[in-house]
Amino acid sequence: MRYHKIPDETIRRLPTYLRGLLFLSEQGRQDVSSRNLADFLGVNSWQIRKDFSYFGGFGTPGRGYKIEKLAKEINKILKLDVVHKLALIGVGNLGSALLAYPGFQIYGFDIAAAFDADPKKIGRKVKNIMIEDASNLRTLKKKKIELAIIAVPRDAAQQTADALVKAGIKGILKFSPCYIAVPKKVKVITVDIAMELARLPYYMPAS
Amino acid sequence: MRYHKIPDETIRRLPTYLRGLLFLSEQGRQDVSSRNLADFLGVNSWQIRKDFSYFGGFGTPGRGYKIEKLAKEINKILKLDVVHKLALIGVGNLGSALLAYPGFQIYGFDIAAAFDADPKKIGRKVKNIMIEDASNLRTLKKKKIELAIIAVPRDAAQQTADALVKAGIKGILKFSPCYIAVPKKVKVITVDIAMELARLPYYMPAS
DNA sequence: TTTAATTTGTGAATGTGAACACAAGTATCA
DNA sequence: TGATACTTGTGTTCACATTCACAAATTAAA
Repeated sequence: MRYHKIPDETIRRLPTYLRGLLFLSEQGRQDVSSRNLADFLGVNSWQIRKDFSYFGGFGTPGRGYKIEKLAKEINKILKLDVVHKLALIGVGNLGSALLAYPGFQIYGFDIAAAFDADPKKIGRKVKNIMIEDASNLRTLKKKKIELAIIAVPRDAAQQTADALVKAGIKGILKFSPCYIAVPKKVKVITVDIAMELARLPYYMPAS
Repeated sequence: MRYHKIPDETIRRLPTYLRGLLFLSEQGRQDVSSRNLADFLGVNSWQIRKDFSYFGGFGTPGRGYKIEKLAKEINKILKLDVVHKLALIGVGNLGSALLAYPGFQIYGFDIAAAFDADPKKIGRKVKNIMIEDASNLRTLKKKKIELAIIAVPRDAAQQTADALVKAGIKGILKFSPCYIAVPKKVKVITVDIAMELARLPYYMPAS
């Protein structure tokens, strides 16, 4: 399978595997089998093995996987083997929560800049980061920041994205519930919280 | 196609369509074609028509769809035609942001109770909601709350889920980055923010 | 009424990913 | 060394989802 296109779904799962590996590593474990990891993460073991097989396989039959080595390999695949600086646009309720969110660290992300359009917020410091004027996004280029989180109201999302693209941003994590048009080379991942919630009632048994 | 199982992916897209319809309706529009809606949402028109066809189709050839009627139908499919009361467990940074999040309203969700384990938070009022002791989740049954949002730290997620299941909860939106075991009848949807971010670098062009 | 322009709904083809089963590699122990 | 147990990697099969293409329905205009 070495000469195959990597399925997007495989890429989507790799961060989960990484999280599991880091946890097991913290527990002091050195090795893990696909079965162990699968049970811990609530997935199937063959799915894990299949996913790894797209990259040639990282384990040893009869022994399993070396946790540290495997984590390093996945990090490399996902390009997480360097620290990525992030810009946060929109320091409202959600944005503030993201600034304080500890979960980004394990993947090597570092929110290095924050922006807002509200003059009352500009200049204030949150978590050691000075909130800058959202009309100054062009400074991101100088700061070598290539990833951004959009947490602005729906109506400001497109113009924010436009400014980010101009500033050379290459990837966007967007929480605003709307479509934004960007050049194809810029990857946008959307997290629409309310939308996720909205499909929950469908699966409820008719009481 | 009337006798077919509905694809999960179709269900996943319906809330998006709903959001688009509500927006267009606010603009004063009465009708919309699949093409119009698709362009607005950044999807394909045939995808929209195919999705609707699983339910028999809601439009008129040559005319398109009546926005209000279509929205009502989708609401019914997703069981969003009644107000759903929600419980929020974990009023930290993220939980507080969710309490203030305006996006839940358009789908008819109402956070009606909030819980936390921190004694300093219990008793405080946030957004007109009194924060209760997280060890009192059993009261949810009396309050007829069937959906819950878990926004607690990773290590508390499983025990929180266990308590929620005991309290008769039927669906869970979980932000904690971990696997939780629940009975099959309980639907769990996970939003793992850091994980979404973690697959962004992979798609960045090698600079 | 006829013609042209829209737009839906859907069968069929294509593409993609999940699930399976097992050969082959490795370790363990007698 | 031989037998047993374990675990990986992957070819194959199956299930599901996307995409296409077009007939049928409707509208608008000539």
